[in-house]
Amino acid sequence: MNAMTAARTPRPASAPRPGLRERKKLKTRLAIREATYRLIREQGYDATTVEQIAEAAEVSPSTVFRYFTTKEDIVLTDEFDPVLERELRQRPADEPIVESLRRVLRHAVAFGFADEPEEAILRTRLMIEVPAVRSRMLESMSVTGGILCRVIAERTGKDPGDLEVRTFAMGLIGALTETTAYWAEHGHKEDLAELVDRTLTVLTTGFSGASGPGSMPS
Amino acid sequence: MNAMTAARTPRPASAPRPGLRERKKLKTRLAIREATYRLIREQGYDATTVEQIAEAAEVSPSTVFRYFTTKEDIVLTDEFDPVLERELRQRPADEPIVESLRRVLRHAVAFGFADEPEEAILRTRLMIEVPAVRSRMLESMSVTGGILCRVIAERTGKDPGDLEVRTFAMGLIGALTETTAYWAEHGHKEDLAELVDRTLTVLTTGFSGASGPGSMPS
DNA sequence: CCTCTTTTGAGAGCTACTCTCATTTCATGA
DNA sequence: TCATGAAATGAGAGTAGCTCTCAAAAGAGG
Repeated sequence: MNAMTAARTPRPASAPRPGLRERKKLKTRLAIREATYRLIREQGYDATTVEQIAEAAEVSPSTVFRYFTTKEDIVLTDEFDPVLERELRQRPADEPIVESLRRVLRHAVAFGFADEPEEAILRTRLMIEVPAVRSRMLESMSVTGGILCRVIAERTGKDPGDLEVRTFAMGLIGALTETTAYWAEHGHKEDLAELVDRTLTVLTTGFSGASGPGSMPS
Repeated sequence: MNAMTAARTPRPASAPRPGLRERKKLKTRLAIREATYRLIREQGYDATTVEQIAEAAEVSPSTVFRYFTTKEDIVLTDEFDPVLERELRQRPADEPIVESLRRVLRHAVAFGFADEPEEAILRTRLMIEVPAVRSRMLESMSVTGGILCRVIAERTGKDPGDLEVRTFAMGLIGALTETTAYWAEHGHKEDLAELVDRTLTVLTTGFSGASGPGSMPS
C-alpha cells in the first residue's frame, strides 16, 4: 500500500556495489526529502515552497524537480508497491487473497511503523489535510490496485482486466485507504494493524449484510 | 456518483422565480462549461488554457475562477450528490443498501446518459487520460463516500463515523469508480447500468469467495 | 591525463490560481 | 422613476509549481 506505511527504499538483495554516482544520487534524494519533512513540520505544507526546499537541501530547484516530478511526490513517493507484490506472491496460492493481505499488511505496518513512525504519521496527516497530497495519493492507489489485480488474476486464473477482478481490487484499496484516513483522523492512537484487520473482516463477512434489514438494530 | 453520469444541475422543485441576477449567473456558468467542452474537444485538455476558455465564453479569466475553483472543476463539477442522497433516502428503509444503490444508480445512469451522452463520455475519457482530472475526480469521491456513510448509518443505526461504515462505503465507491473507468477504457460500448449491476453483485456475493481456494478454476 | 557521459545549475517562460480595487449591473424602497 | 445599497464583473499585479534549454561541473573509463 502506498502511503499507508513507510516510504523507505528497500535495498535490492543484489547490490553489486553502487558507484559514487549512485550513492550521491541517493544522498540527494534523501536530503531533499528530509529537508521537506523538516520544513513542512516547521511551517506547514503550503507555506513551504520548492525554492526553500532546494535551498535547505543545498541543491537547485531544477534538481528538486529532477528527482520528484511534483511537490506532493516528495512526501508521498515510495517504492512499496513492488514489495507488496512480492510478498503477496510468496503467500500460498490457495490462501484467500483477503487473508494474504491481512498477513502481508500486518507485517508491513508493523515493520514500516517501527522504522519511521514520525514520517508515517506526518504523511497520513498531510493526506487528510492537504487536498493536493490527498489527490496524489488517491492517484497512486490505482497503481496499487493494478498490482492487486495481477495477483488476484494469477490466483484465480481470471484475466486481470476482468470487471470483476478490477472492481474487487479497487473495492479493497478504497476500503483500506479509508482505514488509513480513519487512523489519521483519530490522532494515530489506535493500532493500525488492528484497524486493517477489522476492515478486511468487514469486506469478507459483513459486506453483504452490513446494512441489510435488521442486521444491526441501533 | 460524481463523474459517473451527468453533470446537470437539477432544478430545485421549489423555484419561486429566479431573478435576473440568478438567471445570468446560470447562463455564464453554462457558457463557460460549454466553451470548455468545445475547446477541449478541439485541441485537448492541456492545450486549452483558462484564458482561451474565458475568451470563448466572453467573460474575464477572473470570472472563470469565480465560478469554478479549478480548471478541472469546469469539467467535473456536478450537483449529483444531493440527488443521490435524496433518492437513496426515498428507498424503503429495510432494503439492503446495495440493492438501493442498484436501483438508484440504474435510474441515474439511464437518465443522465440519455440526456447528455457526449459530455458523459468526454468526462469519463478525460478522467482516465488526464491525471489532474482523475485526481480531482477521485477527490470528489470521498465526498460521495461521506454521503453514503450517512445513509448507511441512518439505516443501520450505527454511527456514520464508524470504521466499519466508512470502509464499507469507500469500498463501494472505489469499486463503482473502477466500473466507470472500465467502461471508459472499453470505448463506452457496453451498457454502464449493466456493468454497475455486475459490480454490485461482486460486492455482495463474490467478495469473500472471489479469490478463495478453488472458487474459480481457470 | 584525457575523453565521454551523466548530473547539475542558471535562467527564461508558461500557466494555474489568488487578491485587490475600481466599475458596472441588478435589486429595492421611497 | 430615481436613489441607495448590494452583488457581480473586469483589469491587473503577483505567487508558485512546473517545463525546457544550454552551458558548466563532476564521475567513469581507457
